[in-house]
Amino acid sequence: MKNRLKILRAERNWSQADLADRLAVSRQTINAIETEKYDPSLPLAFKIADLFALRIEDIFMAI
Amino acid sequence: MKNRLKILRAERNWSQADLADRLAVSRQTINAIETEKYDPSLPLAFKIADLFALRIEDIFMAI
DNA sequence: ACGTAATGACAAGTATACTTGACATATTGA
DNA sequence: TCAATATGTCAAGTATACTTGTCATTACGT
Repeated sequence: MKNRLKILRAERNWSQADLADRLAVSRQTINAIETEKYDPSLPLAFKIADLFALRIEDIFMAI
Repeated sequence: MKNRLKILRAERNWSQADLADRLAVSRQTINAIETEKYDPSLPLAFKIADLFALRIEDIFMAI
């Protein structure tokens, strides 16, 4: 599962820690998702989509 | 996290086992998601959305 | 009424998604 | 150049998402 987190973050000049704070998760969680160690849970994917005002499918893609 | 799985399944006259087969997960997993014991993983949510040709947000909703 | 299919649920095990804490390296800015 | 910030990663613990197996209850068809 690929994702555009790093790009979306860069567009806003947010650090991984900034994003983590806004999502109320740890910085390591953001790093792990960006570096594709694992996928977020569905609830976290919803929070991410909500924060960026995008659809889940516009941020995460199978493959 | 609520979901419309039961309705989508009923529209197609599929049993929980039918749906489980199509998604390659166990029947208990479908039952647990429908009865809100837990949410699917993001990859499984994508498979579900794909199977029903809907967006994740049209099947699962926060709250 | 009977047998079968469907659903709900529990237990115990494994895999994955998270946590905090720590540390090394890379990047940035004054 | 130096210090601060950002990123990547590891370890160990907890929570959640899955598995198989099993059983009780409900609904359905004849």
